[in-house]
Amino acid sequence: MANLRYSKGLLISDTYAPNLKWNERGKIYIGYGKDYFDVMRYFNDSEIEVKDTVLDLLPFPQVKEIDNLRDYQRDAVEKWYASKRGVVVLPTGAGKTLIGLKAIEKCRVASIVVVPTVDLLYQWAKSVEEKMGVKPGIVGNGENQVRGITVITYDSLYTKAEELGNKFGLMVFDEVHHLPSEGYSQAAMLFASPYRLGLTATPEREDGRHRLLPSLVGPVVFRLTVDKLKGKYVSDFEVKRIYVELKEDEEERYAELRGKMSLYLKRKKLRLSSLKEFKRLVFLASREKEGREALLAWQEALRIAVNSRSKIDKLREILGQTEDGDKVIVFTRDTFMAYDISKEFLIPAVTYKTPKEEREEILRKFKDGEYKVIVTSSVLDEGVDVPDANVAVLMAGYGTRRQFLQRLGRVLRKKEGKNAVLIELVTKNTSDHGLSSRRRKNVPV
DNA sequence: TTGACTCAACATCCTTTGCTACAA
DNA sequence: TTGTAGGTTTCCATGTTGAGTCA
Repeated sequence: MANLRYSKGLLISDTYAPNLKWNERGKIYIGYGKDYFDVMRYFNDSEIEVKDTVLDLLPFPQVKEIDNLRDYQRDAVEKWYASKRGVVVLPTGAGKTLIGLKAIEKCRVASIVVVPTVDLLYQWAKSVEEKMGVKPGIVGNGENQVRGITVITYDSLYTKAEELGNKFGLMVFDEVHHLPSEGYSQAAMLFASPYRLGLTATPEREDGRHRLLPSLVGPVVFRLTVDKLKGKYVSDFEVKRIYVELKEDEEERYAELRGKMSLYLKRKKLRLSSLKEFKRLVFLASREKEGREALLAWQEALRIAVNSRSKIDKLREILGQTEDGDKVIVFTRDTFMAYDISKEFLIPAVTYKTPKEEREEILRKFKDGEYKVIVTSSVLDEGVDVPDANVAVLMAGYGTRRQFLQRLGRVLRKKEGKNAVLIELVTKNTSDHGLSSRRRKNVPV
């Protein structure tokens, strides 16, 4: 007979199982909470009788049944339910929340929903209340009520892991691509919850840590791309790319800065052919003056490329051609550009510096149609409830697929009559071109 | 309760077209 | 001649957020 128990994020066993390590001092086997599922499966498969006191679940409340799922949502839930572990990948606006709620309802076990922002904390809480008819617990943003269904932020998950780690049978990770980062993944490892569901539009990460997802949550069990939903469930859309050229003075400065950087790289025999080599440059920048200057030159050159004044001219043209009823969101890469555009065109800007109340007011007026155009840096990319728009103008951005798809998602909510359009402005013969092709790589649009 | 502030954590950061020494 | 490896780190800057602290 094996004895398996839980203490402060760890599994403790007197009998061997894979994933558990022998601890000489305590004369016991120890593992992470997350391995509970595999350890139990091993004991069951090996027909080892086990006294299991790991989970101490909170009672699950009486909930309303969730119906009105779209066919692909039902399909996603079924695929996940077969193993009760795994990641569902769906584009922004395709209704991931409903899939999470349906999973909770089907499992009928105490559940914890993990979200990256306070905005999402309350959005989820509202959905649970409306669709399931129960008030969920909320942990985060200064609140701390734990219930049979609880919504929590990733940051609070970390501090509460030892206390709550064996209270929930199911964990739902919203925007699960955040989970593999160093701190958050530690928190997830301390939880013993055997059932796990991850929701995201883009699981892949620039740092490659998405490789941890199968062990933290499970494999991708369902994936649907935007083009499959186009027209029926999300707006019909088109992506336009408009190329511009640097102004003469910008071109001169750009060449000067790139030259300065190249010279240094040549001297150091660096080629910047990979992220690793780029990190090497960052390292050198912390050690020697020339390195720092080279990196600063690279940064300034990039800023010139992505923020060329030609793009402002083009934006003027685009805004001049919009029709009645169009709603436009202009996306930039940095706050300078957002504020420059705001001043130039007299349109409201939303950045991380915008106070919460002011941000809410701008978004409300945009929703009501009082504002037709707003400009934003990257605050509205994720985790914020942004009113629908039908035109997105990408002045500049990162070279990541994720940001591109998130921004596209901002114009995809189905609206009658209006087709959506995403216009990307790209500066020719500069690193902006490279960023643009990188972010569109493997994007089915 | 709120507001202002600080701090820590997370994310991005690259693609060339070009080197150079050495082993097979 | 042709092909391939070559040296490998806690962080230049900026953007963004949640939590904690203190008045």
